[in-house]
Amino acid sequence: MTKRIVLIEDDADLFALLKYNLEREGFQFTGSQTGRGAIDLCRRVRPDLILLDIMLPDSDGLDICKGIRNDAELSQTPIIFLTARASETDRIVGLELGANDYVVKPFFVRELIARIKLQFRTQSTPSRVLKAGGVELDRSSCQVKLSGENLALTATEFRLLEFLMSRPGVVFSREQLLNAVWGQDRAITDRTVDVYILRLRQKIEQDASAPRLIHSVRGFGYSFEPRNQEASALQAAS
Amino acid sequence: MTKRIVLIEDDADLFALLKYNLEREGFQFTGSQTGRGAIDLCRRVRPDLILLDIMLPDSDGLDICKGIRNDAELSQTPIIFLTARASETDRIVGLELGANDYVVKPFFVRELIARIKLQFRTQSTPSRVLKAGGVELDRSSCQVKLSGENLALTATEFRLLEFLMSRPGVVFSREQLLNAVWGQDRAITDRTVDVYILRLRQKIEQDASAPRLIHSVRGFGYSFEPRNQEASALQAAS
DNA sequence: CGGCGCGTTAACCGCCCTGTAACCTCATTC
DNA sequence: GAATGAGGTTACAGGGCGGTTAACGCGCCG
Repeated sequence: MTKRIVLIEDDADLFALLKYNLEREGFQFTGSQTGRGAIDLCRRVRPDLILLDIMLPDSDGLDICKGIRNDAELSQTPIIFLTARASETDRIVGLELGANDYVVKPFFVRELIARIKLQFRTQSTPSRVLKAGGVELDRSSCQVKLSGENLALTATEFRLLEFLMSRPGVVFSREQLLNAVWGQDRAITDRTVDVYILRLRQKIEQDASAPRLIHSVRGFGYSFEPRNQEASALQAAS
Repeated sequence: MTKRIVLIEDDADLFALLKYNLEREGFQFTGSQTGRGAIDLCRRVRPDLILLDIMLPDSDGLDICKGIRNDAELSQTPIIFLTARASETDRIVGLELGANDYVVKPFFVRELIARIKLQFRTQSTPSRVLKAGGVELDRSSCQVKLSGENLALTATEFRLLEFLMSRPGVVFSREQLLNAVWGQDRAITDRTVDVYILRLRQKIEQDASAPRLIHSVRGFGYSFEPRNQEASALQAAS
């Protein structure tokens, strides 16, 4: 699958150079030469990686980074800083702020490309199998087992469960789930999600004795979490 | 959990410098100043990360890297290359060979430390958590804990507390709180805020012994602040 | 063509969250 | 100390929200 990359860089020459090389490498390129609106751009594009210049004329790259890390949908996206600042403290700040890598200008384009591929390599390693709360989901064979027994899930049910299980304990809104499972450009009601949650629950939480795995968080959405104890803060019995 | 790090570096000065700094950072340090036996050392130590000099007198760091990647037990261990070679192709080879990062000498020790920590930072824990005064608010799971105990908040209560806690000590008017929590285009009384403040207080400040967390500032609004002592400037004046 | 499974929507129900009104308390002011 | 007003507290009605069921449409396959 072709990866989407967003570049935020005000220097026109470097922008063009990187655009050319990234597209030549087969990446889907989107870019902006201003910092303003960078986060909105990312929200629209949903990139797989963000290249971020720290020194921008109209805003601070570090702030943009913070904004991305605080955005529920974008927070997991790898960020590589590009910057002319070579001083030690600046490097540290960048890395500690949540950047995944840091390249100091001037740099070799091929090295940047290598570091980009590195991000994709390291993040794709996590196991093809998700296990939690007696549920075992195999991404390769698209099979789900419940305490050893094979479950029959439909494609949509599988994708929904896969997404929920990929970040246990994180609450997703119906909107987010629709985006992740049904795709960006859909035209369906968010109530559809409810029905799928219901079906997943019927299959996954067959035993009434079994603890609840998919949690409703009123006013927010749903989360997958095998808990020993009780309910979310938002709905725990009064 | 304390992380184990193995360093393979022939330069005695650099070896000592890194040993000192890594131990000071609380890592469990093991090292070798020769390349021979490096893989055996790793097999014995099972490090969480390997620092590897490329230019070694008795063997090639690149070969060691290959050996590690081909070892069933070690293949997943992150490797950071240390090297004096600054040429472009050398950098690329290093990264493409399976290194997770690459630091060119001379480097800042603090940057190396930062890059090491980066490797350990699991991609899933940018911890979207606010903590203050015994209250722990997790934006991801929408959970709130009070001295360890899970609290049951409603969606509106949660958003209000989240907003207040995001800027501790700042006083917000009811108008501001309505805009932030209820949205710009609402049509509700500002007294509603008072009721929610009350409900939050009942849940957060259960113990009468507990210090006040949400402060009323007469004529202005409310603020969240875990204070040891008393009152805002406006009240203290009296 | 007819049956089946999947995806989606509509509709109903019950719960509890929500927002407001009303009353009470306390501080400030003169 | 009375008047005033701001904030604390209580109770309640309405509806938003999520669970659940049923039905419809579509594509697939024999």
